[in-house]
Amino acid sequence: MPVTIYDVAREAAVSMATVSRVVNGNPNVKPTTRKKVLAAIERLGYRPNAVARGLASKKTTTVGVIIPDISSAFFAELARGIDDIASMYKYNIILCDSDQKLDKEILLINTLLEKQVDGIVYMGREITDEHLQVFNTATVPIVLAGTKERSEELPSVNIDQNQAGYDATTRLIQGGHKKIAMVTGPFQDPLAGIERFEGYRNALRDNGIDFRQDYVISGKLTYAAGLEAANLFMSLEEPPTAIFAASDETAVGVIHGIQDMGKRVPEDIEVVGFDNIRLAEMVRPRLTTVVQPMYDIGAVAMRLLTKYMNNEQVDHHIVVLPHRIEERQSTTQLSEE
Amino acid sequence: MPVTIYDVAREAAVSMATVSRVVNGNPNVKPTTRKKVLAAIERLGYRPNAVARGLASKKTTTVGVIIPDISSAFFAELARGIDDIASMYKYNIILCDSDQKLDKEILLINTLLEKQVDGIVYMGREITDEHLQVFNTATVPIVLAGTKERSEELPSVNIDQNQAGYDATTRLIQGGHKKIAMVTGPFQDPLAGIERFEGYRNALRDNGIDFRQDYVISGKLTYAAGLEAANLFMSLEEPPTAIFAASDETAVGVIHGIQDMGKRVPEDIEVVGFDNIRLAEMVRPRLTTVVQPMYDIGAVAMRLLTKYMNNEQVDHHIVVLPHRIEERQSTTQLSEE
DNA sequence: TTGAAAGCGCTAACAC
DNA sequence: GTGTTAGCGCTTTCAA
Repeated sequence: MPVTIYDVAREAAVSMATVSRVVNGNPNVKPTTRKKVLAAIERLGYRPNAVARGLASKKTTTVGVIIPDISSAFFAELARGIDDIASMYKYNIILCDSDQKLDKEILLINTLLEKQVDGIVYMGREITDEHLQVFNTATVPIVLAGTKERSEELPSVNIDQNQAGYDATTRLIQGGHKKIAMVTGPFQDPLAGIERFEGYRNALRDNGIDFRQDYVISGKLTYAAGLEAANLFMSLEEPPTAIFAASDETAVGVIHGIQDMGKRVPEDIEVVGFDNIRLAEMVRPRLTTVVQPMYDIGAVAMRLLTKYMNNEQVDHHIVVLPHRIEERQSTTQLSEE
Repeated sequence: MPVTIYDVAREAAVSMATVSRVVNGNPNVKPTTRKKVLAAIERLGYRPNAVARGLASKKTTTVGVIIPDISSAFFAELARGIDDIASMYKYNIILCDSDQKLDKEILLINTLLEKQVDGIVYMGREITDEHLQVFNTATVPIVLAGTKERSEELPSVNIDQNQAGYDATTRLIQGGHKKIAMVTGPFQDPLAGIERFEGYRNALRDNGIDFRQDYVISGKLTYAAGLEAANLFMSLEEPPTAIFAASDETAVGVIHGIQDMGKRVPEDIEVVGFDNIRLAEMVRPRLTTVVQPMYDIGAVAMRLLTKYMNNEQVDHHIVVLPHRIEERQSTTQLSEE
């Protein structure tokens, strides 16, 4: 039923090979022939079959993307960066939500590999041995974006989470605070759960501030968790005067929790968030936060993948992008500068 | 290099056809044979090539999804619904950001068709004749999600945008307001720009309230636009006492704009938003808004598409999902009930 | 500059 | 139950 390359060949009175050359922009075609073929394509409404092409050429110009949750502001922004660069390099993306479930992740990787994607961008919590095992069966490159991998064998793009946690905490210490609490991710989460938390603890230690267990709450980094954390902290005998939340959504929850109790941010309590999703500007006071270049993490990861797919030289397979702190109104301005 | 079905056949001492049967769960295989084949597959680490299968079977178990912007909370939620149902039916998704650009949309549709997707879910502003033309060249089903199409020929899933705008406005009128302003989308946008606005105007008319041009601002529905709109409205000689914003993000901007001027929501001015993205609960006061079942729109669209792909009977190709108003604190409670 | 022909890895009759 | 075989629509040598 549909028009094939053979139909075009017949219509243009040339061979399939010539049609193929024209379609693929091969310069070794006489202009008149090219014109003839193009006309036939137009006349017949020919649309090349990419599946057949993929089988013959062993390239699909499609990459797989595994993402924990596309409806999260953070990952959606990463995805946007990935997609933009992919589109720039003429790749399409097979997007797979993994829900952070290990078995679903493994299944998805296998499915993507079966579909003969030319490469994979993986986003997730952590790379386990099981992941590594499946990745090893792949003959195509894989790049991690915003994902922890201890062995540092796989190419990856990230920020220095530990340092970022350290910096956020230090910022609060510079503001004169000694009673600094933190809302961190689940301790199973190597990035938002552990690394940022360790940065926090190191900053306290380096500034001679005792670590207090009751100043730390670990759990899902939701808005509700921030609300609740604020309540808990404020009901302490000696409530903190500053709170560092490991996600913006949680930080906004913290701010609202504080405000709901009649306290003020930053006058009574200062708050610092993490990520710099757009929400950070949609709260009063606007949120001071650690800027993670989300779009860039995605974009750079995809760019890196294109290099691998084209067998280009790659200098550093581990890319650490810079982070910084965006000063807004949930902290008071530092006086000394 | 990679293991093919032929290698497995040889290893298991059966024919390719038998291997194919085992892989595809065809029951016409003796259990002992099946075991033998499975063992060979395991031993060789065979992974079926979905591209070859697609070429032979003319099915790719992949659907294309065109989306204006995956980093928008609204569309990300739709995408999530689409992906969940797709995954449930064992389909993968090729996700394409269109940026609402007509030529990119057309290009993407063609690319998806070349890649032999089994169907397409399209999200966008409006279906033009040019869209229709390309869609007509497709031999696979296409379903629109949250997208306006006048002819009502194409299957689609949406809410009644006009009625929703009407309801939101009516809610404000019931609150005793006569001076009701609206921030609406660009007038080129048939959904957020025109339909909701017409609902607003009809509600005013039906309640004997004169329409005032200076109570309407049309433009991009961003947070900043809301901020700005609030400023404009408040600087009017006779400022409105209620504002209906055609998106939650804009509504939150309106709220903050009002608060920044020292006025209070809802005491001085009431605000109603649209969509019910998660942001609506992350603002003080929490936002009263028109609930669009975003996830469901995506999920139902995908479900509908599976029916078409399986040649199942479809009763209504135009699905209109219910909307409702979620009462929160940016409006005062209605007294009469 | 062009054409012929051999696959790419699999499915789906059809025959046994 | 199982095997044989002819494609699916294209790319890619290799010759001409």
